[in-house]
Amino acid sequence: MLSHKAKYALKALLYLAQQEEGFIAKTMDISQGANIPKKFLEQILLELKRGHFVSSKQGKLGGYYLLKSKNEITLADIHRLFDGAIALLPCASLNFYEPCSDCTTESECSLRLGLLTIRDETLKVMKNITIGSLIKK
Amino acid sequence: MLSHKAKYALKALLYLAQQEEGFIAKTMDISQGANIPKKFLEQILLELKRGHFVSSKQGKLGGYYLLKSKNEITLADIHRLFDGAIALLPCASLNFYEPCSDCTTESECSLRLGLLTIRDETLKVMKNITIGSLIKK
DNA sequence: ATTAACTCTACTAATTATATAGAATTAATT
DNA sequence: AATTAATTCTATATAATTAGTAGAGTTAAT
Repeated sequence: MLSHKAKYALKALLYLAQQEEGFIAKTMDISQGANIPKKFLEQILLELKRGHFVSSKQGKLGGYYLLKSKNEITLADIHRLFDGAIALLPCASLNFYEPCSDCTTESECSLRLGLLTIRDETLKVMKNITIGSLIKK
Repeated sequence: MLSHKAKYALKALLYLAQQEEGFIAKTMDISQGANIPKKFLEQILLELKRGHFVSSKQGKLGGYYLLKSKNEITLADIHRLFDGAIALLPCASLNFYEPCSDCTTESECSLRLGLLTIRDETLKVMKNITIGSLIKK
């Protein structure tokens, strides 16, 4: 499941992607437009900025805007930024790999092999869903 | 990601599925054989029993054994039993549906529509992975 | 009666999720 | 230069969940 943070991030990105080219949205606009608690949203936007998905302009008349194209921002990206690994166990993860503490023979672990399959399939689907593709639906 | 509970459940089922037909495994056997904390495993086996995946024999010489065929127990089943919804948000879930509190127009929610797609794809893959198929790998 | 297994309920400790608060910084405008 | 309105940063709070432990009770074979 997605955390609220990840869900709010997606909603905020969808909001930004639907503004006119060059428009700069205030946090308050996004908060009201997408129904996200403002102070929580502030943190989320900062994380999206550190992830280079959005950028911001400071001071009066400042705000946020998409840095990447809406078709380049995938569900996989946002999941990884806010909720971490896409794989079902860390031992099967590409970007968040960690060995299981209870596992003695990872290379022969049949559970892990199954989860590698799932990870590849899931990743394929999640990479294919972008902010742009969501708007079209 | 899977919880430890779900991972341990899968490992316990894999252990049981690899015993000889008719063999009854003590909790201690499974705990040692699959490297799972015994007291924690007790709870997990009870949940698996309530889910009708395993059954047990009480008293001395008692223990656990598979109730369903190893090819009928899917990853989707175990995920749902221990970790709940497979969908990325409750509003996109078949078995654990709940509306989003921050959503006003679910039927037009583009995020939800995208997540329905993912859910269907993920489910297809997860239903296809069974205890039996894992052993073969 | 004893032993050795499952069963059940409650509890605990650590972590994570979901925010909120408030001061600091930045930049446009008056 | 002062004011205003925005982002930025750090800290804190609180609630829920996770991961596991403890211990008493029940069952059935010997």
